[in-house]
Amino acid sequence: MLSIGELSKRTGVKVPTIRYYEQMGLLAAVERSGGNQRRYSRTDLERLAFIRHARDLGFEIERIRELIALSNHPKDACEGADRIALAHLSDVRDKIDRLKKLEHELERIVSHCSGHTVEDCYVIRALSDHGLCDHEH
Amino acid sequence: MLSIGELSKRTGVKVPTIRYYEQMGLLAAVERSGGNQRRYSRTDLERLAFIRHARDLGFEIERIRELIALSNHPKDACEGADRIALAHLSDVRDKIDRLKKLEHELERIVSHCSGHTVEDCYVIRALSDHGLCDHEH
DNA sequence: CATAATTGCTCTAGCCACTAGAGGTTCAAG
DNA sequence: CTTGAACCTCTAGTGGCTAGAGCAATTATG
Repeated sequence: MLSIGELSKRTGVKVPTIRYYEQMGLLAAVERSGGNQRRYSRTDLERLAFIRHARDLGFEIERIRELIALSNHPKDACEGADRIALAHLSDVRDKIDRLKKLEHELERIVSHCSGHTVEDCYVIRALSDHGLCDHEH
Repeated sequence: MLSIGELSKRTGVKVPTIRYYEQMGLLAAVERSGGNQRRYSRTDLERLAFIRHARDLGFEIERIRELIALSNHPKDACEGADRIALAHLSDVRDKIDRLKKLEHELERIVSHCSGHTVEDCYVIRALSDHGLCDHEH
């Protein structure tokens, strides 16, 4: 049985975050010591590692809740898990696309800035005047 | 003079967001009608367009505050504005890099999923077992 | 075994950039 | 003059934590 601090060290999830996940219902309320301190089993550690891994991959708490529910019904098709992962992948790709457009616009703006005073500064001017932009955003 | 609703239509910034920007000090507190309703001038509209444009490019409120301060001192060097824009560009690039790693990891996970039940599902297994991953994250 | 340091507990509030809603007032059209 | 849309302020909620107060339990040291 691990204390919350030991669990934290082993998973890399901070102590308040572990308590937060419990509050959010991702981790079940766990056994307590005589003095009301949480005691975690190996199973709890594995579930937390699962959560952490999913968070690292950018899944939302709500999606993780769904993934846990699916993993608890091993006879169900894994269609659900696939769908969640593919939807997330699509979100990630959308974000990348949007950020790349920003990147190019910002590159263009800073590369044009050759003035030494704000009057000439392309950064400020570009922000003031949308007409100086290449595309919509 | 424009009402807040007209200003909203012309800039594409929602009414509560305009009030929020005023509260945050990006827009100065503005003239009011007899009945305490906000009335905006062309100058106010231009400033709001500036703010909107900067937000669209992903600048934080605090950075926009700084950019406005710089644009109000046209004799100062535009070094500051350049620095803010370059720092933001660097943030955007970092985000893109991180998202691309996620993208590849997710692609790998979903492409390996050929099982029909959760027991075989690579999505669930990959999340349970970090050892199945290619690199650190 | 006493004490001190560390770790744990709960509860509340803060972060960012809005968004939603309640409950009331003002304005413009007909 | 009435109706209905738009406006006002204020509070609370979003997501995923993080920080801090004020206290209790556990562990390490003398």
